[in-house]
Amino acid sequence: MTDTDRPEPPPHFIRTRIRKDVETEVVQQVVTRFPPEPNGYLHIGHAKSIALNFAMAEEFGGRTHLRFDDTNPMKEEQRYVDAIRDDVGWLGYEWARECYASDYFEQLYAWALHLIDQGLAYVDSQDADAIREQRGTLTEPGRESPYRDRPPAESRDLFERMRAGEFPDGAHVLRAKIDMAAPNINLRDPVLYRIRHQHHARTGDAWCIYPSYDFAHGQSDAIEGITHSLCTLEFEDHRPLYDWLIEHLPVPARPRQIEFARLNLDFTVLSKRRLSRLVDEGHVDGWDDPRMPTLAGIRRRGFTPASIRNFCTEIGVTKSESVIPFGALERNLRDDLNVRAPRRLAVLNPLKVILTNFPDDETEWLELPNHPQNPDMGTREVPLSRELWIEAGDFMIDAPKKFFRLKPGGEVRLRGAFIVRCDEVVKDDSGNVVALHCSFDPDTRSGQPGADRKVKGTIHWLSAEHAVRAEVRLYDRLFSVPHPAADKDRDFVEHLNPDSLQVVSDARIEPGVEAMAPGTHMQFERTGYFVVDRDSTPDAPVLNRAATLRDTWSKIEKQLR
RNA sequence: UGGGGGAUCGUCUAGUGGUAGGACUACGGACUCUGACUCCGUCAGCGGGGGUUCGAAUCCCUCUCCCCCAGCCA
Repeated sequence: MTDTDRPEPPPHFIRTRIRKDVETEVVQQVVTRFPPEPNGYLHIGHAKSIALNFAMAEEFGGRTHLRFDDTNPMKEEQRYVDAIRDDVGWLGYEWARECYASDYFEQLYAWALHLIDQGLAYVDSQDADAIREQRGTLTEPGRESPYRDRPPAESRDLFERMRAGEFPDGAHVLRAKIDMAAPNINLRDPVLYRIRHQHHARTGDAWCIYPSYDFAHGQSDAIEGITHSLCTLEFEDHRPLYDWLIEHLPVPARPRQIEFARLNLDFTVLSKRRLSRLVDEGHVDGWDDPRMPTLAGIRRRGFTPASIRNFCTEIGVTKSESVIPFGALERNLRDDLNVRAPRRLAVLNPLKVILTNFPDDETEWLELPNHPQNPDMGTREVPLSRELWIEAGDFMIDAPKKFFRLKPGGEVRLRGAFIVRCDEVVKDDSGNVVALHCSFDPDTRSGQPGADRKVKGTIHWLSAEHAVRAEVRLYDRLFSVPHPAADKDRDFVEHLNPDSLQVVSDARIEPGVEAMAPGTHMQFERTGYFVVDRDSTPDAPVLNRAATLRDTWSKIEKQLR
């Protein structure tokens, strides 16, 4: 945890509930779990759940398990297990135990037998279509299966033979015997086990029957001694089934499921299905494309673990569905990086400036602070020479009154250096500005007595001779509408923002930046927060823009129009 | 029209019978060698209608709107 973590989290209903359970000694030690299915990459929505589970255990002196809900070998892969482990660790959390639902297959099987023997479960030998057809609808009750009253001994025999591999996929299924007329569809004899002759990443070919989510999840919680099983709202309907199984099985503990609203972010999508499509159809560059809301993506984009943890605390935990502005995530990044990112100079769209009164062959080394508010972060030497690059946008020929940057005849301070005056504008044949002739005032060197002369504007710059060419990738929101998935008339990919990635191939960066390791964060002054991409090499540096700085000028500029 | 949830400033979120509070955004200002940061200030809300009560966001009735559920996915 870092010093930018906020100390006092606001109260929410889950914290209140757990506190009560602790105070009334319903539980002695709080145990939570984060239970991903290893069938895809984690996204920012998972971060909310991760943060909640770990925070609750930590606050009450308990522990958290990382449990892979690997009950469906058709979808799950080891590489996702590895990626999930990386992501949770990257966020800064340490799980007390790493668990797998598949570790409990033998116990789960024994409990299934127990239900059968009690007359609480039966083997149904119909196919999926028949079962679906009998389930009823939202308004009509279901009909009982013809196999519902099969004697327990017969079900047991069949179930044992299912395990032994005597039947093909789909031939039989184990169902709980609850109530086909229940208004809650989850209680209409839900499927507990299905046959899948499928290799499992962990159990190999040991099993050809696999428990369903409903049968595996609560019992896994009980086995691990999970006290509070926190999940999202769509499982609220499953709680009666969760409780039914716990009550009818000789489980060693009594976990309780509590549901909260999942995270929604605007201008993106957060469902595995849609994220997969973006990857599979090539709309993005992979699961860790910096535009993706996956943890791998936003990490590559340059987001920090602390900023995400703070974000998760800030948004709170409730049962009401909400949509959080993407900007809230960015603000948390800025808050974090503002404090700890060293400052550097970079020019994205270079315009040549010639300091006419600066010696032709000289280099002056200026000492610039790495952080304006934090001297502990030290200083660095930055070269200045006769020819410079400045940001093209920092010069205007016909500048409005409120434009504080360079204009013909005007003065501006070069950050950390001198005040310069624009004496002459050099244009090409078509009238484009190609260079500026400026003169500098040697008395105004930063840190010297004459430096307190005030000018309105300060701009960043780079020595043309020393600046390093770099590729800079500017990222913007992935979609151009706030709720791309909400449009019922159009496919969400039609709302993709065509300008979500802008590659600047000939940007210039301050010498030294090219040598920084991938993953290093910095602020390019007046431009934004950047991170060295994993594609970067000292010979071909690549920087990703994680977030811009707040830009008051652009607002003023808009108002002027 | 079966069941399960949810509705408080633009956004997120406190408040469970006693002056609706905070954060973010927006806006205004101060500061500034980053139009950043920081600081100060301002605007802004209980889905509708009834009822109970001295007093209702909170309790009761009713209406409306939104989300989830008919996988051998999780």
